[in-house]
Amino acid sequence: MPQHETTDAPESRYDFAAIQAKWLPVWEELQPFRADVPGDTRPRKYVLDMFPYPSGDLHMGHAEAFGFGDIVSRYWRQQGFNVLHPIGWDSFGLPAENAAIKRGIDPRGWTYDNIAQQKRSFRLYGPSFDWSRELHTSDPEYYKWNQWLFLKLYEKGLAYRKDGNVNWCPNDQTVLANEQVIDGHCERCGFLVEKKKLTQWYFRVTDYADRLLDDLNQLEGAWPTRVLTMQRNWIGRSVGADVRFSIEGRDEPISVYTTRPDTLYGVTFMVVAPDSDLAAELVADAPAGVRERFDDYLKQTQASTDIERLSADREKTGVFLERYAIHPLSGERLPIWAADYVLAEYGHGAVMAVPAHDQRDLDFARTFDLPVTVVVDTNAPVTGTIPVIPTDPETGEAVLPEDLPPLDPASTGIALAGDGRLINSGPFNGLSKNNAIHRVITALESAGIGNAARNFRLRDWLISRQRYWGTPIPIIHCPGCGEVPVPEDQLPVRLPDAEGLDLKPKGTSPLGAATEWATVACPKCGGTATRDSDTMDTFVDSSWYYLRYLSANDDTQAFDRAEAEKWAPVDQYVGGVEHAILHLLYSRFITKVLFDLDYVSFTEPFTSLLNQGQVILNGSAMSKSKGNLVEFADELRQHGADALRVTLAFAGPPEDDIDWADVSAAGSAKFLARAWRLAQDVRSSPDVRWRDGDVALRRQTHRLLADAPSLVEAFKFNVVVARLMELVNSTRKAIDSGPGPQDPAVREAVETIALILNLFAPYTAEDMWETLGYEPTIAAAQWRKPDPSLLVEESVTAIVQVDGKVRDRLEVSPRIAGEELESLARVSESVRRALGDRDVATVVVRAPRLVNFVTAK
RNA sequence: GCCUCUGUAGCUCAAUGGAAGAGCAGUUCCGUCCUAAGGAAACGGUUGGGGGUUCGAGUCCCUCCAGGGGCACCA
Repeated sequence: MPQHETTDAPESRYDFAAIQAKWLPVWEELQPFRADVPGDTRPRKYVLDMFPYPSGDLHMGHAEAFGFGDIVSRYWRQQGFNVLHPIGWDSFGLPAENAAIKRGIDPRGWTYDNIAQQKRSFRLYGPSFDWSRELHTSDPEYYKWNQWLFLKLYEKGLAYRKDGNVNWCPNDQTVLANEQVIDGHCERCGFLVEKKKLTQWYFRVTDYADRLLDDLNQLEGAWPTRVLTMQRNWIGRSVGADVRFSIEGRDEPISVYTTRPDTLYGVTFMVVAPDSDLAAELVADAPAGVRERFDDYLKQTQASTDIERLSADREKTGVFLERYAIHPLSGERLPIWAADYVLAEYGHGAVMAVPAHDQRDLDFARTFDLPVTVVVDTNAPVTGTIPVIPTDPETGEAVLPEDLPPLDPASTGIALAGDGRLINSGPFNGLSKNNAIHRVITALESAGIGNAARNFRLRDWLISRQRYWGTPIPIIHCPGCGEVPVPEDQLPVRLPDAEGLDLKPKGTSPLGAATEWATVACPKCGGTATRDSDTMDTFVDSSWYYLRYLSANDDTQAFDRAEAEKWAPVDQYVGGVEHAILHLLYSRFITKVLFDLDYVSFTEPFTSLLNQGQVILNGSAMSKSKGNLVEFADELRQHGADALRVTLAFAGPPEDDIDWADVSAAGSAKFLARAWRLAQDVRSSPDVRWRDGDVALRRQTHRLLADAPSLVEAFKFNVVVARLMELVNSTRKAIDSGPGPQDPAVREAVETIALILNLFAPYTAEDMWETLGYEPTIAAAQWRKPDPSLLVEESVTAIVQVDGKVRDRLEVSPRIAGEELESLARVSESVRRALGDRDVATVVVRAPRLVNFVTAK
């Protein structure tokens, strides 16, 4: 085998630091990632990474997420698209404020220092950002439009203030939205959340509940199923009916919501939430003993945290109120109880209890010895309207309902939630569950005592925060005129300087203490009035920032409609799954509002979503307190930006977590060095004719060209890197012990490697590109199309089986006809031997890959 | 408890129902004054277990086991 000499000079050592230092200034000069070049007629793509919160320097999580966004972004650019890939800073928020309090400084300074640091790291890491659109949500130029957005919602009646029991984080000293409470704890700091009665600002998300749910169908396949499920669960639509029950000694009936109106005849008691107004009213005239027991119980309920209340397998508790409701159809007297398993905020804060068919009601009935009436015979199951006879799983024989053991929830303790035929239900006897639901609703409606109804788990979005470092709410409270919106031409309402303000959390916003700032003339009557002192949830800022990038430097409007038409919605969004509900739900909501206000022409902000996993170490999340941090800056210094990016891309599917203990940045660096050396070893000029090259290597190159686009588009970055490694290995072989470094196929392979490698390792790729004789920048070079003639094999190996066992292999044309392949297989000596004297019963032919002779038994 | 996703070589992952593969790591050898880069070779599998459908199953169905994620008094 011929041995070829390759370059061995000192400059052939791969030095990532030198390569970074060489190309960074060139890219800054060329600015290849500006997306607003006039006259550009290429089709557009908008690739967006969730913008970072500037909490310090970048960390490995950033490296991973922005690495993935950059792969996609560079890919589309090399596929001929005009790609917008902006970057900005989610720079309002609590960490800055807490740091400021701790150190006695201004949150502004802390924030912008961090941004400067992260920016330096980012530039070195080399993502293909369009820096000309950089934004900071904490700039008045940004939050002015946040306030504008608030006013638009206010005008539409979608922003309102109300009294309510709100979630309160005692550590952060501010209220939280429902979405920001995870298992009863503050999403940010982990403190146990308390309930507090406060007047707060809300956005009316519930008005959009149906659309937020139904439009998820549009995203099927383009968003991770997991996220779609979480959103659906969170919105939590249920369908059923409202039923009105009259109450002895009360004029007004009470309404309850149920998803099982078919079980109406099974109601044996009623339950109201102890902390509801209804409970207080029902107990008002009760005997002193009852009132006392109720008051004790209410106190106990309010003292328990959501955590305790939410644990499903807790003993049922409650108090009989010595009041009675009347069953609307049977006229029976139903005792009314107060129990904390009924929530005041959901439905009407009261339920009709059907212990036979609802587990919670059954648990309660068994605890307090209340009657249980079965109204659905689940031994007679139905599908649709057709009765199904159950069969014995062993014998397959039909089992008649009367043969089955009697089902008695009162003794088994298991509620019968399934389908069946109605019994003990007067005119509805014999109906299936679904039929009965419709018939009962119709009956209720015609009797005027009920109607079809729906309910949502979703609550309105609480947006006020009692903290300083956020967007001031642009409302003025006037003793004469009430709530008065700040006129648009007076925006922004700027934050006062933090200097002189006591930022320490004390339950009310520090802005209220800035007397000079807060005292203002009422825009309506001119009298003395005060500004609203709360700031907005920072999730308001991030709900529409993707639109601001399109007009980042426009000081006349939040965003330009024409720009939005051009670029939005976002084609590819990349970010962590921790935002599966919060940010994505809010952003979807605001987008729909903007659609209704005719500011945009689409209803979903993010067409496709990629959720990257986390970077972990030895199986657990990295944290400062555990001391198991992998520092981005250290890794960058040690291995370089490209090796870091390749490592993260190669570690596995992007949505999986990456355990840093399982991967090897040094291995990635070795691979990059091998790729880079290939370019040094190429011994042909750029104008060489590829078709004269070695066919085997060319085939492999073109197979990769053919496969890589769909792999990238399916986010199988790790597979692309593995395929690149294979091609690098083959090319090395071709140089050292194959056709040699002057073969055109070698140049073609190395150029292909450089072009694809640019997605993962832009510095290395750029340097290879120069070595190969091209001008910068490789980022602007286009991917090549595979040559179809090189994708078709000249011959393929057909397998010949006898009864599924491989007996022979045939080299045949890929276009061979089935008949020909079969006759070739028939004459095979080893097939004859395997067949012996048995008869062939069937022949399975799948040309050109397989023939299978199946013998008769 | 309910829903859902995933189990393939030591690790990370491939494989339109048609021959179980790749990269990395590890092993051995070559190379080298030494070290490293580099090169060569072989090793590595009951595709989580069991059952079924099929001429043929990693792939489809059922079931069990293990792990991840989500939901969990929302009437």
